[in-house]
Amino acid sequence: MSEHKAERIPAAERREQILEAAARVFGERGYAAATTDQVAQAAGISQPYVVRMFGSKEKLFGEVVERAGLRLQEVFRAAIADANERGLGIREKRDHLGRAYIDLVDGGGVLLPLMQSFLLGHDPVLGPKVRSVFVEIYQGLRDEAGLGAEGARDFLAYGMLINTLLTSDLPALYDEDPAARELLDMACGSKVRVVLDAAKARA
Amino acid sequence: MSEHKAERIPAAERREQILEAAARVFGERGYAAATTDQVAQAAGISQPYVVRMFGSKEKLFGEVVERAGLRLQEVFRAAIADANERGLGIREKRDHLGRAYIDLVDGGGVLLPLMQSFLLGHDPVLGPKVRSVFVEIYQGLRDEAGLGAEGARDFLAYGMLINTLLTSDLPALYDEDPAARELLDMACGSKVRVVLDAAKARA
DNA sequence: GTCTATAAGTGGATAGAC
DNA sequence: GTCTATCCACTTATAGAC
Repeated sequence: MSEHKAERIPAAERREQILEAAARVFGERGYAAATTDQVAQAAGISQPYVVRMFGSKEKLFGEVVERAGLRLQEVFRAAIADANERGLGIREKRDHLGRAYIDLVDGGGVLLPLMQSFLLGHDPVLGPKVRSVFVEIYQGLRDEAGLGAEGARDFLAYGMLINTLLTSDLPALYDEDPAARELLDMACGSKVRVVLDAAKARA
Repeated sequence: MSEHKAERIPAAERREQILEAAARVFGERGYAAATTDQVAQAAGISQPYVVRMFGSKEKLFGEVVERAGLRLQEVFRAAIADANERGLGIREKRDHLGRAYIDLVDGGGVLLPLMQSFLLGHDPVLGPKVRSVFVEIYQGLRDEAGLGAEGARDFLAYGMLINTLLTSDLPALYDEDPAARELLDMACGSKVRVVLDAAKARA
């Protein structure tokens, strides 16, 4: 299974690979259930190397969350700029942001680890970071995106619904359960395909 | 710390105590991070007894989720009946359901374990149960509550937002962070107090 | 009905070689 | 820069006494 003797590459580059692998593994299994060995295998290196590179599993997850938060903001900013260029109204802009959001399910490296992190409020170390990321996202939507307080809240609500549909793997029922299909169709709009494909890719 | 020699009570009653303790422990730490020993201590008995009573940690969690799903439906039905008696319109009925929903944070035995379960879609054993509970809740809102497909979707979205606010423990920032406060106020409406008190009780 | 003792397994982290 | 070997703590589950 495991590839012995991974090729020798710069630490910075290896770091990126591990972060990417970790984002997927943590996103799928959650912080507690994921093991550093699963991350290592996904990255094609040994378990101790993962720990050595980041100091601890906890620190690795912290970085994953940090990155995911930044990436999300980045994508939002790009979508906002695009919407502004096209002179979209507030309504269209919001939908535009929504589609950009759903596109992020692809790869599973942003939305899923973020959602997993939102369940760690109780953690003494990760909790504070999680809350700060959450609040920053809210402020970004409210101020930078110009959705306003209620608009940001609404956007967040639909985002959380989508996240939950993903983490419960409801797409697995799409073909068998009409209610699941209906809910997915309504929650994802024209982007259902993206979600279904992402789920299929993971399975 | 641990109370040795718990008093001898009927199995059925003990079962309830364990389920209640488990709902809180699982709700706070999540399935993977929670230990059967933490459940045992919360219930005031020994760890092996917890396992013996339910066969395994996995089965215990399954029952917790099952119960939480049923309890939620029960509360919805009561709220629907009440709304119908009072002849409330669709808008008011939905808000009435929303308030009944938030009241469930009290005790932490329903919303939190349910939310935690929604992150386990990937689990081969618990995943299917989680999806079935999710879909049943959706159908209950759509048909029994009469919210219709889109109404149920919207209700679910705000529910998931509230769940996420709770699991990330955003209430901890209520007094220090204006943005967190604003978001909580908007998401919970007149029921913020309930949420803040529940968070304080847990801490 | 409930406990103590403990087996068996898992996983994060450290040491040190190459 | 990366691995192998390994330690140690923790956790679930079982056995059997009371």
